Amino acid sequence: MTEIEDEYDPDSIEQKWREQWQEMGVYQYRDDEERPDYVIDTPPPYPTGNFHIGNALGWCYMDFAARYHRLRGDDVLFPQGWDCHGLPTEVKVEENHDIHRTDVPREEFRELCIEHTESQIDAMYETMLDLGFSQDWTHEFRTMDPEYWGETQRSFVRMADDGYVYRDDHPVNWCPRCETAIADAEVETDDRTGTLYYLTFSGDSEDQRSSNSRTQSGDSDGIEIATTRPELLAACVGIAVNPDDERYADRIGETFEVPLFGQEVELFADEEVDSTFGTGAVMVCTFGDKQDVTWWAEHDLDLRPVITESGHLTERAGEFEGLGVSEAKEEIAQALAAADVLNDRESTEQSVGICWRCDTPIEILSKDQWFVRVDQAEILETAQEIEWVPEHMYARLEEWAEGMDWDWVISRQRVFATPIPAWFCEDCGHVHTADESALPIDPTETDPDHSCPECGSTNWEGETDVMDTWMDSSITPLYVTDWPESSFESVQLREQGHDIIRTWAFYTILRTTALEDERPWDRALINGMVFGEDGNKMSKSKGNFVEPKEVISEYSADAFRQAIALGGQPGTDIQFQWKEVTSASRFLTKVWNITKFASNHFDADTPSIQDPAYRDADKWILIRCSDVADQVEAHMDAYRFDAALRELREFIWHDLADDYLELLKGRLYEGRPGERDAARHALYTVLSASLRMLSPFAPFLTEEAYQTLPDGTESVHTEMWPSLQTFNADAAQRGRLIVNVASAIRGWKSDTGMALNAELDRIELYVDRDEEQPAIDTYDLSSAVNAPVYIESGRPNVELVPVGIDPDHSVIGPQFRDQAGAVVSALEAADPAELTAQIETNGEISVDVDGDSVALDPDAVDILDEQRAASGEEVDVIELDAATILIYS
RNA sequence: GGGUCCGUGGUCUAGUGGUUUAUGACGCGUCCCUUACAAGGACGAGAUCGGUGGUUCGACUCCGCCCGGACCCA
Repeated sequence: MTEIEDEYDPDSIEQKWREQWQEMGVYQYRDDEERPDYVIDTPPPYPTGNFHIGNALGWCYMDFAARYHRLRGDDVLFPQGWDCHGLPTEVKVEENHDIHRTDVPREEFRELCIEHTESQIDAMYETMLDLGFSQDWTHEFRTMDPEYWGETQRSFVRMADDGYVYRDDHPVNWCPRCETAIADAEVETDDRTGTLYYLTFSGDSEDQRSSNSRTQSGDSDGIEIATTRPELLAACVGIAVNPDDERYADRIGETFEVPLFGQEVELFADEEVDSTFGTGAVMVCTFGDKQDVTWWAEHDLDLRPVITESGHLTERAGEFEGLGVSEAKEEIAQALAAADVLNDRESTEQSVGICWRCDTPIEILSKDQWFVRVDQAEILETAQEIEWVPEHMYARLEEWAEGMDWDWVISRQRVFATPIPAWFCEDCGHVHTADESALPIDPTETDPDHSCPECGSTNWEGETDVMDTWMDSSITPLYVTDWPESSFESVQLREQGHDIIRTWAFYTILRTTALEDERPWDRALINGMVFGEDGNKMSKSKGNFVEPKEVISEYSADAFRQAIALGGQPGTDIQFQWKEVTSASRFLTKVWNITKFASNHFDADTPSIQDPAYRDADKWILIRCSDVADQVEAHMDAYRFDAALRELREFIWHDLADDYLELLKGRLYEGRPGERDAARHALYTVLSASLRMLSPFAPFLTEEAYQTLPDGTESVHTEMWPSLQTFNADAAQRGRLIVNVASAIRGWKSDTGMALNAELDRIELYVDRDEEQPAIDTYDLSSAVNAPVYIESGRPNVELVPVGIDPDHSVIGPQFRDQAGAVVSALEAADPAELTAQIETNGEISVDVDGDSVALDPDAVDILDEQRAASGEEVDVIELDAATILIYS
């Protein structure tokens, strides 16, 4: 129990606890056999040095879940990793040191990358602590550390042994700028306007059919094709048309000569050809796009690669050798025009595959690469075992998986990544993958400790290709659970954005299925994106960019976290709103003031008060708090953080502060010791419970507040979820009545311009209650409204004039079905006074509907009364559901 | 072109197993310094729940179509 500050100062308090929690180790995973595990497969972010608001959304969700599960008594492992490998770091290092990666030895270059990565991690780590995230930093991992990439290699070796990993010469997506293969998932499409060139391939003279050949652009025997990529003419190996295209029906099998380059190509039919595009005849190259690869394989065409790894034309392009793709496009077009075979050019909308890292248009090259076999059925079967939150996110994964037509190419021609643990025998060509016992190993530095099993040679050449970084990050659930020492069981939660379902989620499911035949996680919680206040993607140029740090320094991390939680339900995109931060900040102040008020009335013995003589108001707030705990628990279990926090705010602000505290003041300030004690104990119980329930959302404020309570433990974050004593329902109803009456009188005073503590002569409460039940407790009420309160039974001494009715559709609708409308009309047309009289004399209502007399139960209608004071009385009347209040002032 | 999600007061958001005075926040207006809090309290104005058909006794909620937006894919 500490002295409480007058004002809540988030800057100093958040800083203080940030450090203290680390020293106390409150977030450490205990590896306790007695408690259920709650393990989070935390995303290892790429160390960009900037932990942005989009990251923060996902981490807030994880932190809410982690903190909630600690309160529930789970042994929570919330680790943090870093996905270090990758091209951007290589590029940054090259820039910073003004070198090219080939200027220095591989090992030295790797060291520079590691050094750079570490500084980036530090910056992001600081923001994570600022935001109050509760990772267990003793479980931090970095994919660039040998103990991690050694496991990546182990997974590779095991998958190679099981036939999942193989090496093949197969067309792959290739980024000519990064000069590496990339996977389908790393290719994005960009819609742009390109040029469509119409050009004529001349016919082969031997195949001339002079009489019936149609005229195509002045060349009687040629064929006109349309292409956006004339630079690939040298790679042309065929021409395709749709089999139903009558223009070409009789020409299938004819051969043509490719202009400028002279190779002969044959016209074939394939249903995939869109006959409405261009001339309906399309040239097939090795390779212009994925469709070309399909045709090339299906129609057994030649391979004429013409693009180099750096995106230049090869010697096959003759005089155009060495030109870059875009230069070649223009120069070849000019040459075609000069040769009089370029008939036309027009602009066209096209979708271009681009590298997701650098936006460079990709090429498709055929190279020896390492692949991971993609078994769609197996992956989807596993994915279906996972609970997707929200559910529809599964559809994204399914659609992606079903659309995959190539295996996953995992080799990259880069440096800063996990080495592929393989060697080639220089004498016989045997490919050897490492033994597990040798891992981690860099094959460019170390050879196998044995000779070639095929030929006995010791001339090994280490593989210089490295792995796709998704090979690293797709084993995170395995790594954080100490695979392979511990047998793998699915972890409890994966949290990630929907933008990386096709990558991180997909690959992780693939890998744990392949390696352990197990789903990686029980549940996948998918977050949306964060937009700026104007509803657009945040971008510095649009001026709608907000950084977590900015919000923290202007308000607080606790306010930021709440704004994120309330931005929308998990899975939807969140629009960042400063006003949510403002209102969250006010709520923090409110909670602080409640705590400040309460702690003035607590002493060291408050928590241990025995058998407190609770009054109805106490029982009401305790029951209410217990209900709230149940509801918040249900929301948290369903990962509805928005609903959980809303529920808590309503309760703390309105029930606890506005209603309960106001009712309590009389007893706290002027009550006798026993009366005071009950009030203090109930208040203590409810406040303590509230702070604990709120702690996942506002960890700093709740910690500071919790420390001011008597009997506090080391931290609110090591406490348990509240479990409160309950009382019978009637006590709750009596309490609620008091609350409602007090609130109504407060409103009435305000309406009549009175001070809220104005004294009143007398309050009479007419309550319809069973004589057997305990009487209404007016003690707190009386002091709260500052008037003597009398409970009366029977009819108040006022005239009740029926003025209207309120038909209950939920009763009338199902009962009368298609007559319901007529019944309601009849009721509304009737005189309310007459209906009241019927109820009093007959116990039922009878109305005339289409000439028939219809009987209704009194439940079907509410009679609305208006009170009119008996003449001469100075009285105001307030009608509540459960009571009528007469105010004498 | 395919898939998914979404369209609720000025703004953002909740909601319904079908019948509600449709939630809350911010903003706006009026009143109030009442011994935790004016960074507060009381109250009020402001929404025909994107449009249109249908199913139904009844649709903001279910179904169809249309319009608009977002994301993923081709």
